[in-house]
Amino acid sequence: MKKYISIIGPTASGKSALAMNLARTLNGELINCDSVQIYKGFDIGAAKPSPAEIQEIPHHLIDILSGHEDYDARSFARDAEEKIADIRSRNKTPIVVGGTGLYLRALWQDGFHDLPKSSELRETLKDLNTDELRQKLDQLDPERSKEIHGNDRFRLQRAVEIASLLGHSIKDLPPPSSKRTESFVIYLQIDRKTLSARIAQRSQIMLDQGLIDEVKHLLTQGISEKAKPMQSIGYHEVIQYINQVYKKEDLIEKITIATRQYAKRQETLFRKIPKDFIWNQDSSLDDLIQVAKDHLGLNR
RNA sequence: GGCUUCUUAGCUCAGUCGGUAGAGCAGUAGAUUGAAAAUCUACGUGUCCCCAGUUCGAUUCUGGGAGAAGCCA
Repeated sequence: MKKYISIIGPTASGKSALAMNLARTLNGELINCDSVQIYKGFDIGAAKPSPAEIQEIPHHLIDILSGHEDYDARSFARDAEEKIADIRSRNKTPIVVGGTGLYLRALWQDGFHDLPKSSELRETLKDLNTDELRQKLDQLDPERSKEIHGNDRFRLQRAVEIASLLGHSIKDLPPPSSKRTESFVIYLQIDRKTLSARIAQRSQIMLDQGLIDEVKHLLTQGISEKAKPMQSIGYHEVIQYINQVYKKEDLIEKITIATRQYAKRQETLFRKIPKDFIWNQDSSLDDLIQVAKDHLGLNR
């Protein structure tokens, strides 16, 4: 018997709308699994649900952090598990919605490690070039080092950080096991062309709704350009525009392209995840609800 | 109307002292020990604007044509 529903799919595929429909009929509550919607004030660019939607159906793990705070997959898994248990205890249906694959993996695995981190160490590692990082990692965790490409300084740096703090190879930790089977997984499938058009349209809407002002407001509030959510799609491009890296008329194109590329990466990641229900244009909501009820044991 | 410059991959352009061509971006596929809306990897045949001439051979040289931009009228 499944404990909760997960709705996954590329960005702009319509996850939120489907989630709302399911929540209405299944007495559900939504748990956000999107690494940007977690943040307060990042509304337009993160395509957050509207206040009306949030009022109608409870949404969890939205607006729980301010822009300069750190979050990670392990924290998400812990928070989401707590919410799932809480929602179930009230005899409602938890529905996890979002496109952040790493967070989903964390939630779906038992023994997903709470790896150490240190912002101080991170600062010092930032000054090293990739060769120096590689040398360090070869010393600290040669096995892990083999897995990371020389140009992937993001992973090299984090791997050095982990190995240093851990004091041993990350490979010595017990491997996590899957508990994905606890979730009824719905995948939103949408053809590339349609998605591409939707993304372009949504980018325009974001700008029309005042994405630039939202970014300026966040900056005024003291959120750094370098803050994590400011690196995300839409925000990063607006910052570039503000810094005159490119022109206003190019902004829509930049955001659209970055979003499409992200959607493509999501599809690659989700391709290998087993799904319980593929939702596409021909799907019927009644069918989905029936299948979901069966899996969740909601028929009586 | 005259002069000048340009016309090469979906886009912006490089290049070939004559032997049919390559970068960036876009696109496609992939990775993901977890900072992930991040980060990284692989993949490059296209009437080299058209027609004719010279040549063993022209995208490259010559002539003509078409289109674009700038300057002068």
